[in-house]
Amino acid sequence: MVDTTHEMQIGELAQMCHITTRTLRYYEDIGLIEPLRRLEGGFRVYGPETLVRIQHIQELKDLLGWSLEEVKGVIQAEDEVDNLRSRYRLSRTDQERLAVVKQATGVIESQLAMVTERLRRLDGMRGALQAKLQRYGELEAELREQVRSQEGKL
Amino acid sequence: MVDTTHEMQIGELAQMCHITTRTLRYYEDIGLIEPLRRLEGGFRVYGPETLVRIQHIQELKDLLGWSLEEVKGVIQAEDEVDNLRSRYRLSRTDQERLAVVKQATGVIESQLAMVTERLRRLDGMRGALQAKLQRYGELEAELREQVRSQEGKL
DNA sequence: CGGCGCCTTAACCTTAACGTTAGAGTATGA
DNA sequence: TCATACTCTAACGTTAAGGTTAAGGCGCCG
Repeated sequence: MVDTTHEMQIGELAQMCHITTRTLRYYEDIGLIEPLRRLEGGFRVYGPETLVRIQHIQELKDLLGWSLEEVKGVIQAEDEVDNLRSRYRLSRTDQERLAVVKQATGVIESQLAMVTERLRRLDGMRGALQAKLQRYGELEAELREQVRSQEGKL
Repeated sequence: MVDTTHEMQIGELAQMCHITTRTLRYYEDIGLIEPLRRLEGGFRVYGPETLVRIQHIQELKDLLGWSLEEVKGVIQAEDEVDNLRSRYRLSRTDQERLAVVKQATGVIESQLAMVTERLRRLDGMRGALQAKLQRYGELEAELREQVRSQEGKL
């Protein structure tokens, strides 16, 4: 069982995500995350699931090169599906729930397509780099030979 | 044999790269590319190798998420090696050439490491997406069942 | 030689994603 | 209760990567 009781304030969360508190507040501003609740003094309190969420956000941002606005789109679709399982369950008909799942499936499918495409291109890049590395290796050997034969003349 | 004689002006090159002329001039400003030469009137003239170069730049930018400044670094290292083979050959000793190749090899190796790492993470992402897709599929089947049984009651 | 489309430089504008600073409040150990 | 470290909001600053506009040359067709 995961420790779901570890609550933290913004500074600790920032440390764990390797980002700044400013960034966390910014993400909140644009609707990407939200604290679990606030202390009386106004301090934000987060649960561990926010950490996971941030990591997810960073993956979409860094690995797929998406803007935070784009990230927001897919995250919201995923959120809606999660909500189907929990407290918002009762407020929808099965028809509506079905529509939500279909919609989210579409989002995930297109996401998967992009990931696959990227994998393909990155793999091509890897091939090119390896080939280049081989050529450089040969060139290096050649030059080494030149240097050696010149040293022989001294 | 590749057609190495097809020269073009900035507009045509922009079209082929699917970018704007502004971007091409900007890339020139920051030292990423350079026209083959200029017409008397000042018009830039490019060869087909610039097209390849631009595509390379875009790959580093899009696939690896690098800034143009970072891109410039690796491109310059690669350029230096290319120069070893051509007209700047005579201006260096073999020792110096060897150093250039080693340096470039390092650049390419670290590039390869990054690509590999990215491939690994992207593949993890693909796995997660596929798993999610499966869960959504099951959820959808479940909901479909619900809807069907409710329709039966009408 | 006139017009049309493409090219030139230069200067200012835009947007995302934060960084930085200021001024004030909060939580907590000594 | 006080010092210290953390947090709050609000506002202005920054940077990369171009977009946009202006004011003017170039090349070539008819």
